[in-house]
Amino acid sequence: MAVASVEGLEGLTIGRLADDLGLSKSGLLGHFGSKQGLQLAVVEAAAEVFRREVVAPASGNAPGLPRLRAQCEAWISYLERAAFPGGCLLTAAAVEFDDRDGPVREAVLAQQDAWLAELRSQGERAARSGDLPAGADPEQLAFDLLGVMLALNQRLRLHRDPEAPRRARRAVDRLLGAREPA
Amino acid sequence: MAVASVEGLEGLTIGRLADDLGLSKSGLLGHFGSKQGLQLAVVEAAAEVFRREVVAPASGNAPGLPRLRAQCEAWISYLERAAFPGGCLLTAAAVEFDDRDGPVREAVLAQQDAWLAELRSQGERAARSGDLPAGADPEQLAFDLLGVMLALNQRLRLHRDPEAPRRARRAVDRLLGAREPA
DNA sequence: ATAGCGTCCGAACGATCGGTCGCTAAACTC
DNA sequence: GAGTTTAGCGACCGATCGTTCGGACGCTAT
Repeated sequence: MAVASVEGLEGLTIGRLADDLGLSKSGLLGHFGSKQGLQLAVVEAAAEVFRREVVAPASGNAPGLPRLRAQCEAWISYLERAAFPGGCLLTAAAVEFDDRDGPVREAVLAQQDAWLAELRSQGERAARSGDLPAGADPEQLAFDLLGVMLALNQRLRLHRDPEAPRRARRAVDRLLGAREPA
Repeated sequence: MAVASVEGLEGLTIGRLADDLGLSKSGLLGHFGSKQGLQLAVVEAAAEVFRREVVAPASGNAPGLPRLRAQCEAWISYLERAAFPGGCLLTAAAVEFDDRDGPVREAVLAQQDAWLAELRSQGERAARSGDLPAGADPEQLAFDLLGVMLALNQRLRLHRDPEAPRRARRAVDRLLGAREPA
């Protein structure tokens, strides 16, 4: 995951990875069968990390707006802390494979779809409870939140802008309604 | 540019490109010197396309909000029309090189910075004219607009969601203030 | 006529790519 | 304790990687 987050899933090489692990190429390939098998395993492992770092920590909050808010904060924090040396692996993989067919693309897409569906679901719940600004559309909300996180990721990784998390939090607050004053 | 937009700047290979062009590898390398030279040329050419397709068409509008609105519409349309078979090359390159040092990263970064500065500048002008919703921060606005376009790009390329442009336009309208009723 | 330049070629370089093969040695099963 | 599975090894495969080299061709300017 560390190598793939920097070099990309295609730049992750059997020979290099085997060296890093102190294995022979054939020894490494014994575990994954092929490069594609390795890529799929990496995507699955990265999704597991995402669930552990973002989904799980927020799952303690009440469904609807509170959980949605916690999920966004965990998401921002996850990007800010940079779980992998090259930033969010799934984001990079999504861009790298978005034009290529095959199981890797499917896997990345499935992960993204599941997460966006979860956001939408919490949004719907919040809307039904009247916790969202009037006229809020959960599907649009998921789109907007995705944009915030992609912008945050780019400003962090490419621009190395330390202000980015603040901007992301502001954007989320605007989308979900300003935080209640403490 | 076509190959690089799908396979990435690293996946763009001397041998393959030479074949596509009906050239020998050495004949091709004569023009660019090295693979890095080729990558830089591709980034520069993609930036030129972006200026022609997005910056130029909007430059006829009055500075401030009208031009900003036109720039956003041109941006959305550019992503929607998919100038390259693999979507926006600069977006892909930004993710691919965001963790790598070197001239290619610098070139991509410079292009992004210039464009975001232009957005911020038009935003400032619009704010001074009072054309923006109260309390609007041009820097924040540039961040938010970047997010909208990155989300649009991802929903188009990865999810292949035909609704994405509509969502992007809605998001832009919200950020810039709803369009005046016709 | 000549010199120079830009374009392109084929051949070759060492390195690395993903992947296969047959083997060994340890671990587990019955 | 025999048999089977598992993990890993080294050697090797054809293909491709980026790059270098010497040279050929056509054009232009001197």
